[in-house]
Amino acid sequence: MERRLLLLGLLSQQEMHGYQLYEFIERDLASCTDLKKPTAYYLLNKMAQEGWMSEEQSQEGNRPPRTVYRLTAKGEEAFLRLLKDNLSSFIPANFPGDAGLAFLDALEAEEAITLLGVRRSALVIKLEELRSAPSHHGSLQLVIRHQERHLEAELEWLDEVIGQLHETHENSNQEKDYLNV
Amino acid sequence: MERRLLLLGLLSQQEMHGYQLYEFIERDLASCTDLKKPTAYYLLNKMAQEGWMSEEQSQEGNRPPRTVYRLTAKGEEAFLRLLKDNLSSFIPANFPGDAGLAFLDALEAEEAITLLGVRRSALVIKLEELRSAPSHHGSLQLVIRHQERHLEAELEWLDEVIGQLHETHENSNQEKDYLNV
DNA sequence: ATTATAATAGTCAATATTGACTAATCAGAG
DNA sequence: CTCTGATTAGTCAATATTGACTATTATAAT
Repeated sequence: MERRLLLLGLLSQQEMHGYQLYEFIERDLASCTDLKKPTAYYLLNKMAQEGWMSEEQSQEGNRPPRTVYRLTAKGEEAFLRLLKDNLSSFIPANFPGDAGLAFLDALEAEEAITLLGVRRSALVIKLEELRSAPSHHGSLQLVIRHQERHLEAELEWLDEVIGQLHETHENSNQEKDYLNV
Repeated sequence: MERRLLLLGLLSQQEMHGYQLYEFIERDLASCTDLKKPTAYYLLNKMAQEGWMSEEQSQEGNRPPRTVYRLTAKGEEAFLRLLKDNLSSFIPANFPGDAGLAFLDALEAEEAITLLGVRRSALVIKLEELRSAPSHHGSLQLVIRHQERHLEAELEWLDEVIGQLHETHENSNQEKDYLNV
């Protein structure tokens, strides 16, 4: 439902056309959901059919024609309902990166350390990007800050995991040394 | 890809039938992904067609017949490839709960506080469940600990947001008092 | 012994999502 | 002025996901 909520929320502030909605969500609300273009159009179409918003063709200058969406009263209601639902429930996030961690012992500690090092670099870059990004206003700033918090927690945790791997790796080295003597 | 990785990873440890795989992921790996039963069967079928695993019918006692999956050499390869891919990349989590936060100002502070209070309770319950859950072994424990870390960060952040809302609410009360005098 | 409820093991039609495309316009380099 | 690559605005067929169902077996309660 959060994809619908995002579209409704943006439209509750001002009418917009499809591409504009999609771009804004991809750029500024990527931490909420991963919304692809065809999905955005699909949902807009669907919600228009459900009477939540009206579609209107518009042509500005020589630009290609655009479909502009505007919330109806029914859509405004739906928005508030979805908003309250969302705020009052806790939907735990999924961490796709955990799938790999769950099978970490299928690899040797040394390789795991290397791979997680690469992951760490990517994470650090994301964090820096976020911190140096132009600050948004109001509630959007809230969302950015939330993302930042979780990235920080992620980095701390990842360093712990890598640290533990180093320990086990050294132990196995000691074992090998022992066996070789 | 993380759904495939989870199925492959479990099968790399021991052969299993579809329902068993689905159950295990739902129970113990819910923090990685939200895998529904039909999706599990779909993916197993698909990966079998791709030659990553073999399907074998088996009947134990009077139990309904089950399809048991076993990794092939090709599947083992695919598993290691997906595993390395996963470990070496950072895929940021999506927080569907942020969709509501992004439009928090559409509601009055008082109502927002109430709704987020409900969310907070749900979060606290999840945290307690997690902490009192039987501890897993090895890498699974790693995943649990990761989830715990993020829930803790979430609670801290949520309390900050609620705190800020209280401030703005009191300010608006003061304003009202001032206007009423 | 019988009924109700939960658990097991799936399937299927409907819905949602996406990669890869089209087609027009604009901005800058030469 | 014209070619190239980026941006805008969207579509479509293929793929992935899911709610709601079936059918059997175990388990507990009366």
